[in-house]
Amino acid sequence: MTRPATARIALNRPLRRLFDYLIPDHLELTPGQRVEVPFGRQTLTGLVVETGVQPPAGITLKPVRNILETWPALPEHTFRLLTWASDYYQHPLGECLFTALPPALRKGRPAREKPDERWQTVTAEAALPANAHRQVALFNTIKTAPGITSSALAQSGFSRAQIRNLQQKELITEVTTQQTPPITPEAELPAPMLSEAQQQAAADFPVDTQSFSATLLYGITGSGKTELYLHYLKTHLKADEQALVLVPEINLTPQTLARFRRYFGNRIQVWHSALNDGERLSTWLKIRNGDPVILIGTRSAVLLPFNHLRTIIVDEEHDSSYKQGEGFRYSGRDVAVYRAHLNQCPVILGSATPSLESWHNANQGKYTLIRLEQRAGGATLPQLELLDIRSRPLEAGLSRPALNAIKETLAKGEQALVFVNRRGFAPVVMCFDCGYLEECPRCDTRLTFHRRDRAMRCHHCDFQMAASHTCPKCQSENFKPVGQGTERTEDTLAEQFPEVPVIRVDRDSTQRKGSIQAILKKVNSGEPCILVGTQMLAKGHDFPNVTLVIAVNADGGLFSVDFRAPEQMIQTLLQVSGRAGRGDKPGKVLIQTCHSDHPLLNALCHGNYATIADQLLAERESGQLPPFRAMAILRAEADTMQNSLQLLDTLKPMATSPGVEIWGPLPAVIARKADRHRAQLVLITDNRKHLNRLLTHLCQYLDQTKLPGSTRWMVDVDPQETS
DNA sequence: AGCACGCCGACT
DNA sequence: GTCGGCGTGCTC
Repeated sequence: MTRPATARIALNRPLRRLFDYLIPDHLELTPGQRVEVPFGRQTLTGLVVETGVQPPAGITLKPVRNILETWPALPEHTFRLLTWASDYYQHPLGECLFTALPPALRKGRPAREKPDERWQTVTAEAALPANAHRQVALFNTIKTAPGITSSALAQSGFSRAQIRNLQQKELITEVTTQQTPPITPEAELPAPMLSEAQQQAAADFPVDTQSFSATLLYGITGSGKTELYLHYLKTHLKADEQALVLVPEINLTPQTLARFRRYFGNRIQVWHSALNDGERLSTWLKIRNGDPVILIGTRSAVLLPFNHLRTIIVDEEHDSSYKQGEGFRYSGRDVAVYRAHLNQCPVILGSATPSLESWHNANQGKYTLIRLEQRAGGATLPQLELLDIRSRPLEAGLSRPALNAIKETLAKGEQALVFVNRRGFAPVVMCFDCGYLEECPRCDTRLTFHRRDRAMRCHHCDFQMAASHTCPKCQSENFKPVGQGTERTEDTLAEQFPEVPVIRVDRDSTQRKGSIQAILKKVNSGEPCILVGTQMLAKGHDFPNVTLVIAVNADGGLFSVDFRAPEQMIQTLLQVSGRAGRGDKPGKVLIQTCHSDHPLLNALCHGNYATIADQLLAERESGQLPPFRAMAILRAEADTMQNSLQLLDTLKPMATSPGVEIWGPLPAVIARKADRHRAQLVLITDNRKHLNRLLTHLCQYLDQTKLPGSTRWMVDVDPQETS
């Protein structure tokens, strides 16, 4: 057999095509391997897709410049996974493949860790100028911790220049011995003790880690799902095997991590957005190398090049952050299931409020359902009550009974949590004389008033401006904020309850690194306090002394145009309710609403999630909506709405085919965002294969069509946001 | 996505 | 006369 002379290469560019190159005699190429190729006038990192291809006629091929490794950066399984995802989500293969590489390797840097220098002092005392405070501090730090790494020093606020300086003065030298400690399969703790209910659940988990199985763990809030994960990994994962635990970004807290580390020591590695390039490369290499890592990571961790992956766990599987909202719009949860299938290993999806997709799969028998409907440690589920606020006087959105309940809770020395679905002070500012509403100049949205810095902000683009005291249109001073935001609720509560701290938790108050940790620490001290916050508070935190939860306004999801809104509303309300009564004290949840007779809210108070999920699924079925049929959205945006609609209008006849229902084209609910006019075409069908072929065809057409000006289009398969 | 080429406006 | 604005087209 002759060696292949050509190779098809994927590049990290938004191009739905691959490029062919000649393979020089001295190089050997294999799929998944990193190479350097000439591309126009530049040199790019590429990934080999195939060798021995027949190049298109009439093109003179350039030779591959070099190989970056002899081994494939993406092993076969990972490569196949990404190829599948590229096709399924209709995203260019090159960009999909490159998301599985750490930034350093995308840029063509060597797949080697830059060794972290370790330092020690040479002399006992340093003769440094009296004013060189930082240098003296650095010297003393190294002296007390010989072998400390440059990155550790950088974290303590010392610069590279300062280290270099001491080295040049020959006061410190590099330690040449030992590298980073190797991963040892030794664990600190044996499998955790389980309650009787947990033991029963554990008994139903898949025993065979060498074949595919999908399990949905429906475990109510506080039932101890994490313990079950730990127990499962402890009893089933072998010392040389890899596992992946996917979590929503917000759940990857030092507490969670510490808990896993107690059981698995340094087998635990993390993967999330806050890692720097060096940390990413280091973890990536361990995984690629087949080290027996248990990786706790967010969405993109599911794409990493595992070699011995034997278990995947997706915690809070209903969480919408698993779906990437831009670019390569994959669902981390769904890719995880496919990966388990490819890999022939178990996948466990866990949630107190499973997605209707997973619930449906369980009903269909595709997933094994495990129910865990008892709280751990004898805690009981909180009692939910609707509080009709029609024609009740409100103080910043809070009714008298709600305020009384807070008062009682604080009097008992316990904590209250107030859930407001909007950050900022007030969602709109309105003139009570002429009716003028302050709007974003670049979006079809209202500006939100942030009182802290007296700023008007758009929550859909980066626009902000100074707030005005008077109406810009009629100069009236009757220009006032309307509605509830976290800031306003915080202010009102601080006035009403001056004796306890009021702690606000939202994107604005947690921007600073570590601030959420400080907040959690304060709350976990157990002192009476009031927590005010958005969705952020609903996710996975354990507040043992919170016994009262108030949802300021539950009605947002009841009458939305988005068919997923009721599901999301119920999930959020249940998740936030779950924060109450986690310790030995029972919890209570008050849900303020203007629709106390609404069947969904009543089901929420009187039933459990399982019955609500069944009801919601019945509605989806009668509407023939996902998960009963597959959905994809073609979105267009342009500098005019006409251009957007026109593009979709030309696509509609091409998409029209038997068994495909089409909605639109219609302007998006927020038709203009950052001065771009957006519209969409929704495709729904019960034939996923057909839909996929249709989309491939449409993308192909769009690719070779010249569009006016700045018109852009994108495809969203299994969209999460449909309005 | 880059990057170059190209054709029109305000500067030394 | 030239620097530079960003529209358009191409990359094996």
